[in-house]
Amino acid sequence: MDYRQTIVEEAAVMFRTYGIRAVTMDMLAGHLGISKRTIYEVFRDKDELLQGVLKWMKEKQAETMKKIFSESANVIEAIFKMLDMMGNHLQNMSPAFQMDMKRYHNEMFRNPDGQVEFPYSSSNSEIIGRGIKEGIFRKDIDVDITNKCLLEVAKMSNDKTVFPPDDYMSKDVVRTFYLNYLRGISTQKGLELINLHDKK
Amino acid sequence: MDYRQTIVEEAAVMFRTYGIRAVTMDMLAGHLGISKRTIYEVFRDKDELLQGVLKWMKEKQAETMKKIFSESANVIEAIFKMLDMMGNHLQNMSPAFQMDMKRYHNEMFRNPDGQVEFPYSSSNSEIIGRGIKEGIFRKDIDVDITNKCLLEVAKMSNDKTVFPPDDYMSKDVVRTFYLNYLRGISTQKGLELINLHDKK
DNA sequence: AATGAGAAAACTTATTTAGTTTACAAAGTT
DNA sequence: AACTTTGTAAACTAAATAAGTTTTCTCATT
Repeated sequence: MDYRQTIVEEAAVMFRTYGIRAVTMDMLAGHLGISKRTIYEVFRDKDELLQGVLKWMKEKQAETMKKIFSESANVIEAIFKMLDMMGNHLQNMSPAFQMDMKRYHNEMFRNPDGQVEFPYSSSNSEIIGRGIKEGIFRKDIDVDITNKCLLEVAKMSNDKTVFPPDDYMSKDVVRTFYLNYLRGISTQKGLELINLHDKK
Repeated sequence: MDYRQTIVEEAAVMFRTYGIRAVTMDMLAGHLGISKRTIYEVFRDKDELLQGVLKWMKEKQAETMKKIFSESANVIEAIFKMLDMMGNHLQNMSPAFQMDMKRYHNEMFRNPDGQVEFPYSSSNSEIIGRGIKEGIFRKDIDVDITNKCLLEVAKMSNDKTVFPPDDYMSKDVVRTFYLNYLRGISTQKGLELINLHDKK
């Protein structure tokens, strides 16, 4: 039987709720009702398990994003749904998880293999393209540069929220930051949509 | 200078956000900008610090309770405010904190000295008394027994939320449990008030 | 019967962290 | 100016904790 997926999913939940260091391999095994040995059969060590967990989280997020993106009437709606999701996500993520990521696993994110990526950082160019087509973003913006900028905003938000430097940046700050940047590249129609959604 | 209070308050915040074990004495000292030595000047060991923190939390809670109680138009309003407060409190409390409490400091709560008590468990009899006076709770209930029952409900809620046995009892469940018990001891007027507040 | 997959638990070893000790610096006091 | 106090900084020790390993046992499948 292939335990890999089961292990990853339970580990993901536990890491996110308790933090990484707080979850011992014995604990995880206990929760899964399997032996520790079996975990080590599938993952070389805890770091490899963590990588698996992060990769899976990223994939799941990407899926959700795609779903939101396809189910939304316009880009602005999609973005607000996205921000909501991110907010929930961050709220349910233990600060301990974030701290542990920062303390012990920063290297992973600087990893030259680039196996692990920042969540929420992909598919920005899609969003811009669609926004322009819908007449929500200005036609005269440089898609390439704007893409890079949005990536930076997202990355920075991640740095500050997933790895808070201790002066925690609340999700509201992130939200406002992101929204104001969006306003800057929007047409009149876009601005109206943003205002409409922002009220709720 | 007396650092005691400063230390307790910072420790309280850190314990609640990261969990107890995750917060090392070095970390705490670093956050406070003081030396670890100074902490040990005031507290014999980490356990004593934790006791100080819990005691302080309890006192702060008791104060807030008193304030809510005195500022409310009727008992039902007070209880709803109380439940709200408890909800927020639990939401901002790291599961790691709860886990650590359970794993390492259960003894404290069984402590014969009784220095540390369950939070939220006092002043129930006051509530009942006032409720009867206001015609919200039935006159025919046995104040003593009801008091014991409400204490049990509160204690159980604490057991399950502050020390979740892993099948986590959500604050909604606790809320519903508590409210339904209240309904059982309420007059018609009380029921109406409960329904009124519950809608929001 | 033989193989293999995993449980259970004891074990080793590395790391972490509580708690101590030392050396030192600034500030106030005599 | 010497002395005392109060605290910092950092190195240290010793205990505990948790990662990872090994062994033994069991049960299911071929």
